[in-house]
Amino acid sequence: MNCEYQPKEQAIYQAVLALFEDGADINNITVAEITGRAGIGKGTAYEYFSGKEEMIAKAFLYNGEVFCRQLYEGVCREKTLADKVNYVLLAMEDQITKTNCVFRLMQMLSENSAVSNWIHKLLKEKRETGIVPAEDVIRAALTDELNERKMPPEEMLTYLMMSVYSKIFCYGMLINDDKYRQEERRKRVRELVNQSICREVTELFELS
Amino acid sequence: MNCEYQPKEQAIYQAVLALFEDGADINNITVAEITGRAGIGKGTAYEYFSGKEEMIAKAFLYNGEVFCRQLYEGVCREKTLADKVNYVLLAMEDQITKTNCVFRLMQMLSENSAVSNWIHKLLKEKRETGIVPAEDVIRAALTDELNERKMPPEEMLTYLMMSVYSKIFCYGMLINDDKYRQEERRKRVRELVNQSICREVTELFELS
Amino acid sequence: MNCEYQPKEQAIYQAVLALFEDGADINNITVAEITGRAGIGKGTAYEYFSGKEEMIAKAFLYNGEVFCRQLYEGVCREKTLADKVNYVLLAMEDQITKTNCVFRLMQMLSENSAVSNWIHKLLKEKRETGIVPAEDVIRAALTDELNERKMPPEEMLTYLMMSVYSKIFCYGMLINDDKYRQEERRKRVRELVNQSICREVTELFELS
Amino acid sequence: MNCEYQPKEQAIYQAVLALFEDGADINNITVAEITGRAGIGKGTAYEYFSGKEEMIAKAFLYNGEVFCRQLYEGVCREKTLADKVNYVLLAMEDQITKTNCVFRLMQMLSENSAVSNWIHKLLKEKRETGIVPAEDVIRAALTDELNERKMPPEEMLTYLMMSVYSKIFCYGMLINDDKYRQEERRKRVRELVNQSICREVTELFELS
DNA sequence: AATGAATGAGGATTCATTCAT
DNA sequence: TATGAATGAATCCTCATTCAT
Repeated sequence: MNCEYQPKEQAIYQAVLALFEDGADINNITVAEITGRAGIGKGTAYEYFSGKEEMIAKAFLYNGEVFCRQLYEGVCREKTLADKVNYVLLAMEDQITKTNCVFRLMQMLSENSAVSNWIHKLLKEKRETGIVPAEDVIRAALTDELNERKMPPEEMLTYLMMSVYSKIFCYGMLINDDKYRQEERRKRVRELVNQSICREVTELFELS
Repeated sequence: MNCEYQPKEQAIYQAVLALFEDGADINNITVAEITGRAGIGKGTAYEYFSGKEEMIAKAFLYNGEVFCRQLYEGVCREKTLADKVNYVLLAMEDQITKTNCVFRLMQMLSENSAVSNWIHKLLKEKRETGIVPAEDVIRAALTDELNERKMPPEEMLTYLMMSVYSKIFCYGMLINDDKYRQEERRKRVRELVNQSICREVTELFELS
Repeated sequence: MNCEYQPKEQAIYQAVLALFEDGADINNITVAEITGRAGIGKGTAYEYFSGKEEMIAKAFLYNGEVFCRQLYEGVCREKTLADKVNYVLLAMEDQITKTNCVFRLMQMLSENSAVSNWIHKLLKEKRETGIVPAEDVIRAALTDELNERKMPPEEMLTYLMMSVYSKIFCYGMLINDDKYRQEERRKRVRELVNQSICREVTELFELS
Repeated sequence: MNCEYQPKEQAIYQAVLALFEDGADINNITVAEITGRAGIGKGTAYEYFSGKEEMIAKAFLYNGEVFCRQLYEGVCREKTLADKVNYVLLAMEDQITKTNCVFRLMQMLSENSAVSNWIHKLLKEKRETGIVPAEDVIRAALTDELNERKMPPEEMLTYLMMSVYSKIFCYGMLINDDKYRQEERRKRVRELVNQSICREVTELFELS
């Protein structure tokens, strides 16, 4: 599923992500910075990518994939919905406080830049290939509910996903807020968000 | 509160926003495009702003202010919490389908670019001056609840705001989805989001 | 007819031609060299031209026009066909020993490069505007013959022009040959070429 | 005289010529294109040539040699001067309409580029080795005249060659002209050029 | 001998900013 | 005050050449 990344390709990804983590502005990263950080020649990058935008887009998607795979495994390991959600929230917290790349990727989905055009294009291709990690995670989180087969109508599911996504997003914003720097408060919020998500999910499936 | 915008200054704002509405990538807008659209000379822009970043940042904040004032007035006009929330959601929908500028502004708050640095700097200044339009709207929406004076703890209020914000944000994303192009479906979702917000608000204030 | 060249535009033309005269390889001239020689900023060149190729193409066409105008005036001044032809040959000799730009322009007409594409495009435009300096010269040289109205068929005229052109071209190549460095020999060849051209012309018009 | 071309070396030559025939701009051909077309590795080319320029220069000289040998044989086969000249013109026509390489080679002789420097260098070497194919052809065409031993002065011969060359060149330009696309007209011009050349040759030798 | 991955020098082009008018 | 011509720093990308395999 993953080992098909060539070394230099992966070096580029890691360089882009490292630069981002160091606070670089994605829209002003230079190819020289990327290749310098990756420890390869500038020309080499162009053996693997058609341009700077592709490098950045793929780097963030790469990160997204790795993250989703981690989430997927974690979610599968946990038993209850609450534990699954908790695992996701904790992983998100980790991501956000450390790199924030996933957050930025989600943001780019609604931007209109060369990089985000690449992201959309690549996602479309992936979707056609059948690989959609983010949705896999959600499906894995809802196995129990989905197995009972009282399926709610499709647009309700879309709404649910958006809603859950927004709660996680909200959680992400909160832990970025100064008021929630302490683990104590974070925990309380995490529980609130968790309950809120679980309730929404169960209600939806009970109703239908 | 507002009329202190000079004509050329405002022309710049409108030009930036118009370019954005036309699908321009904010990070690649050029000063030439802005001033050309504003119908003024390139040098003139530098009489009012210290650089491109400031123009863009202020343009989006200007738009945010105008939008918030509109929201504020609408929210004050409505009677019940549900109607107030509904007004906000409808205004958001309008914004998003037409210009999306407010959405982009919110995004920029969590970016790390020259423009967003300006935004943070300007917001900080405004906060110090005591003008925080977005919070005014929320306060106006919650007049009844807040008047009852059973104030919940401060970090809960932060949580509430984030939660409400994320729901509105979620609603914004949803109506960008093709599946929700029809007014019929939109209405259903709007009601769902509305209920969800109202319930969260009332619960919080009842509990406390 | 001519004064419509802007100063910086003309500076570029002269810089390109000067570089060529200094022995630069047209296909490897850099924009930095051109603008450096022209004494203007690199960016300024792009205010007047869309790219390097356009600069070079227009520079050579500019030179061609200036040269043709000179030829035209000289040819009009002279009385007999032989004197007219002699004037052209002397002017060519001057051009070739000094700058060789006209020669290079003719060569580029049968190349297939970005510059020559520009030249063809520009020539086509000029032809549509009715300005064809080179043909004006030939027409001026043949006034007497053409006035007698015993017009030969059109493709014969084309042939004549090509033939005359090739003789002049041939003369141009000859005087590039070391053997013809001395004015003595040059004169002899010039007379030969002149006779050859005059004979061809008169024969064609007598025959028809 | 010739069979000493190694397979890979010849593959390079043919690749360069093929690219040129396909309309490539010689000054922008890349080594990758050449070796790709030749079906060999990029590094391999550098086992046989010191650089790109040498590849191109030698490719065109190779083509020139092949063409001259063909001309030489044809000219030797024909009996009269007119037939010899006609053979040359027909061969030229073939070359020009098909590949135009010979034309380009002649052009490069008066250019000032890295490739043409190589050509000059190589031609000088060949001349020292005594191999001058183009002049062999002319000598073969003029066997009868030269045998009569009424040799004109040397610079007259130079002039004659240039003149003949210019006529052939003129013919080449003509058949590139749209007006001369039809074989009918081409034939007429070919005859004209042929007569013109023969007359010039015989006159020169008679005079002397 | 043959290869092609890796390189980085080099060059075209863009565009924010200045400043003389 | 308003301008926009002029600038050149900054950056992407290409491609000839090398060299380890």
